[in-house]
Amino acid sequence: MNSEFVQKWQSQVKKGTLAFILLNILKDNEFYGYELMEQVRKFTTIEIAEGTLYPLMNRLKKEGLVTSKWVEQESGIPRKYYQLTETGVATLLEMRVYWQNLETSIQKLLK
Amino acid sequence: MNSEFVQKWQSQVKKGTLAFILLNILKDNEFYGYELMEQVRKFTTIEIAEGTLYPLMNRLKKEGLVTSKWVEQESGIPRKYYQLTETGVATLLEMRVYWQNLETSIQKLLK
DNA sequence: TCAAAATACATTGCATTACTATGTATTTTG
DNA sequence: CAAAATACATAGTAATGCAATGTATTTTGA
Repeated sequence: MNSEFVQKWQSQVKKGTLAFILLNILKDNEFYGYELMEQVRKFTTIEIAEGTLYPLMNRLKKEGLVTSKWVEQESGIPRKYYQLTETGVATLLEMRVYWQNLETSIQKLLK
Repeated sequence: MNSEFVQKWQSQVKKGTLAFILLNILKDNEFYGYELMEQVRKFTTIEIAEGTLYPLMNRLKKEGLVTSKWVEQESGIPRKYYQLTETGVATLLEMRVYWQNLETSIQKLLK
């Protein structure tokens, strides 16, 4: 079970999927990085590494899909909160259409 | 519509997804390369390039998920037919489980 | 008490894979 | 008879997940 091929495949499936999942998570709430990893683990079967999340969030920021702000804590390390921009919301909607079309196709193939 | 970000994202989504789709297509029938591209275009919204398909099929073959055989034509260029191996079938079943779990998670996020 | 685990951020370099461009050759179509 | 379609293939580039590594603070459990 879970042969090397399947493991590598799962890693490839994450390319693209992770960005889509994160934008969906950020649609209704803002979250900080560590919290985003928890959300992904809570809502999906996906394992997300720190070395994946932080560069990804920086890309999304650079692309103008999210913004971020530092929030000081009364104790502990400051947190960087991310939120969707208007562009991010519009982009997410386009992505959803593509995803749903793809998914419909795949479900047909699974029968 | 279809901004540069979305286009690049769609390309990333294909990583992994394409292998999954092709294995599913080959589950019940054998097909040759060009025919596989037609099947993908017919059943999905995905555009697949020749430079994507042939290296991908070679990988799947190298991994032992498919075998291939040349079939001479009465006229025209010989065709290379691909079929799933037992390993390929077993691997596909593992992939389906992963995909369905992922998809269930994503559908929850879409609400 | 104090070491380990958890929280919280981040970067570097490697491995993998889709895609463009390019190449060869045959057959069909307008 | 030229263009498009059919049919295979490869080299090089771009993009991204991930392990490894680093810093720093707080909580937990033995």
